[in-house]
Amino acid sequence: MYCAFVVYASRFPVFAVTADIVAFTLRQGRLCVLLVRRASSVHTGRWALPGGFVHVDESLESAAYRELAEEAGLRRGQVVLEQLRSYGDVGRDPRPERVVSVAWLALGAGLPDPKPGTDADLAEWVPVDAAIGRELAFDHAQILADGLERARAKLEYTTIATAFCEATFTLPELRRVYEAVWDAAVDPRNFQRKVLTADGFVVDTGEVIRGRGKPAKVYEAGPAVSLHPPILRR
DNA sequence: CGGTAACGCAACACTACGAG
DNA sequence: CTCGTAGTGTTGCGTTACCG
Repeated sequence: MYCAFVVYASRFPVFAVTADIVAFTLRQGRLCVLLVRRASSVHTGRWALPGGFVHVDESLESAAYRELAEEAGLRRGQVVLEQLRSYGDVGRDPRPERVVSVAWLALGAGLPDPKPGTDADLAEWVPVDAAIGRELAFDHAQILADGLERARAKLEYTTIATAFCEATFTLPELRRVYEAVWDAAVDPRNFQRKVLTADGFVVDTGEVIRGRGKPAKVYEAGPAVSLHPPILRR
C-alpha cells in the first residue's frame, strides 16, 4: 500500500503528478471521448478527462489504467494505451501545490458504457465535437485537442485504426474509422487500394460478410505496426 | 429495382529527374 | 533554365455482384 504521509525533507519543491487520459472509441460511427463529471476537490461538477494522482508506489502507466478502471470501469485489454505528453504549466491546477500531469491516449473498439466510480459521479462517452464545446476543467481542453491531433496523425502512419475495429472487419468498416477520426470523407476506391498495398496492414481471412450489397471481404489486423506507405489526410 | 461493395479502366494533376 | 518522360496519386465512370 502507498503511504499518504511520507516524512521526507527535500531540498527541492515537491510536485504532485497526475495521470489524465484521453480515451477515444467509436459509437454509432462517431468518435467519442470519455468524460467524467468531477465529484471531488477542485472544479467540482465540471466535466473533465478521467484521471487522478499517481500513487508513490505505482508506475505512471499503472496509474492511467487504474484511473480508467476506477472512474469508468474500463479494464486493461479493452484499450491500447500510449503516452501523449506531459503538462506542467504553472497555475494549470488551482490547488496550492504544483501539479504536473502525464497525459495518455487510450483507444478501444466499441467500449461499453462507463461505470462511474470514486472520483466521478458521472462518466459518459461524448462525441468529440460536443466535448470540445463543454467547458472542461483544468487545461483538459488543450489535452483533448492534443490527443485528437495525435490520434488523427497516428492513423496516417500506423495501423492503430484497427484498434477501433473488432477482431475482424470489412474495408468499409475500417474506412468509417478513418472518416470518423478525421471528420472527413475518404474515397472508397483510393482507400481500398492504399490499405491493400500497405504491407501487413490487413490480412484477408477468406471469409465474406453478407450485408445489403455485394458480400464484403472480411479482414483481420496484419502484423505491421507502421504503415508503408502512409495513408495521408488530404 | 434500389442500395452497397468490389473492381477495371482511363483521364488528369503533381512531382522528380535527366537530357539538351 | 526548359522540356519531355516516368512515376505516383486523384478522380470519375462504368460494370459486376449481391441482398432485401
